[in-house]
Amino acid sequence: MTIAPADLRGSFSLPPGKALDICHQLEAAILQHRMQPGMKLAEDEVGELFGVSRTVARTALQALAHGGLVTIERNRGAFVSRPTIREAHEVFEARALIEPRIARMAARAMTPDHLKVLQGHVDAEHEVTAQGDMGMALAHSGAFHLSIADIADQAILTQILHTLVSRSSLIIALYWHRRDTGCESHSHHALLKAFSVRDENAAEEIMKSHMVDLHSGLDLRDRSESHRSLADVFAKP
Amino acid sequence: MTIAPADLRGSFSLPPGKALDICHQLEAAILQHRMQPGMKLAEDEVGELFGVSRTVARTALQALAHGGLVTIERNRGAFVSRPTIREAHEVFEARALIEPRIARMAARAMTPDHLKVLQGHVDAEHEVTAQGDMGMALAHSGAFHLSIADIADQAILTQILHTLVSRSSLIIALYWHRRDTGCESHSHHALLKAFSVRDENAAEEIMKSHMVDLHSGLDLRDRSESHRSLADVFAKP
DNA sequence: AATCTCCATTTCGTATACAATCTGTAGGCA
DNA sequence: TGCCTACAGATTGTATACGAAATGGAGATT
Repeated sequence: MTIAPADLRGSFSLPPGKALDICHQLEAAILQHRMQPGMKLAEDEVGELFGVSRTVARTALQALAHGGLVTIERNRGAFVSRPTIREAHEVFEARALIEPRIARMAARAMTPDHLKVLQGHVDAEHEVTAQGDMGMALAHSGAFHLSIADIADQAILTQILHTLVSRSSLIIALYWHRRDTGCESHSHHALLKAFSVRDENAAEEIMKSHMVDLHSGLDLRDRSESHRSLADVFAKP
Repeated sequence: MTIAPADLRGSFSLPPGKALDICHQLEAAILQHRMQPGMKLAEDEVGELFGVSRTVARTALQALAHGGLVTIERNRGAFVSRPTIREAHEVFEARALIEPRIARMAARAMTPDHLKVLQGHVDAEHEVTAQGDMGMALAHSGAFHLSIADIADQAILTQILHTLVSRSSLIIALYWHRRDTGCESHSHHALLKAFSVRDENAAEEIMKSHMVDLHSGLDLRDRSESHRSLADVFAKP
């Protein structure tokens, strides 16, 4: 494996260049859970790490902020986002709305070559899971979902889904609770099967229930330890 | 009327500051069709216009680029986006997927105060339409749709819809063909009526057909005059 | 000992300077 | 005349410098 396994390019509205590269590298690191939500991303640090000035680092961080992966606070800097429980629900509700439709369109457009790509993601996910690298497994799982959108050939929905999948990774880092292994692979296999016979209805239905599964695999109870903002804490009910 | 009628804030992931203000002003100008798709937005010009340096202007333009309103080409600069026919279809297909759901959720959450806000947008749209200011009318129409998302109280879908509505404005500038006035107001009134009795099913259905109407009001035939990229023109079939 | 104030440090916000790239035009050459 | 080349202008890409804001700690005060 050479570069990024979660090869999720195409969703940053930046012209090609150093800033875009940094975006991709930071995104991969976040998606693979090599950076925790809440972690500080100082401009100087990022710039030095990638051998560019603060100007370029800043551009990259702002681009990531637009995707929701990073949060920028004025005069305080950039941090890996910490999605709230509320956001977590909304992200998976949005995915539950969008992805079944995407699955249907992908099933319609599916070719043997497309199937091979999807199979590759599932295999890779299995492999790294066997090695215990859950971060990488999650990245491959995300790539699987995004490849489906690619196949559906709807650029705008793909771009939207890209941000949702990225955020999902943060949400899982914070709230994933189900400990049973192979959490998703069954659904992914079932999807592959539906795709292989181009069964649009099955693909849509399987994706829909897959989304419900994912959502219910989170522990989104309102543990008071979660750092709500001061304004939230003192908001009148 | 004081500031922006299309008061569509909240969708730029920038900390408050000058750059964000510039974003809002440029967005309003584009949404009201005071700037045509394809128009150049030079950094110097924008900076001078708003009394800031290129740095800040650049930040604003990049933020707009992430929303799809502006396209940045490396070493060439920023331009008001010119959505392709393909993108136009995709935008309205995405809206057709998302907005009926939003309408349903909004109907569930509707209160008398919310209704007043929506009624205000419709009234404002009528007023400026009567004055012949179609750009402003379009901006109010967009604000109506976004207010519905606000009422549905789904921040993520609202943000997604914001970008879609903005792009719709560009698409309409390029491709709107139906000349009959009152193009949308009937649908908007029907929606208001459904909302006023909190009829979720009706709201969803009306919104769905409203989306079909909008989509079909565009002339998306492949007129060869449209400036396709050279690569597209000479792509082998 | 606890608290307040002030200052030093760090980090970001903004402006400016210089380098790189592209575009258009004028001049030279076949 | 037609075409290629080279230069000049304009615009963006990147780096750096300086100012502003927030943080953290040392010292003074009660």
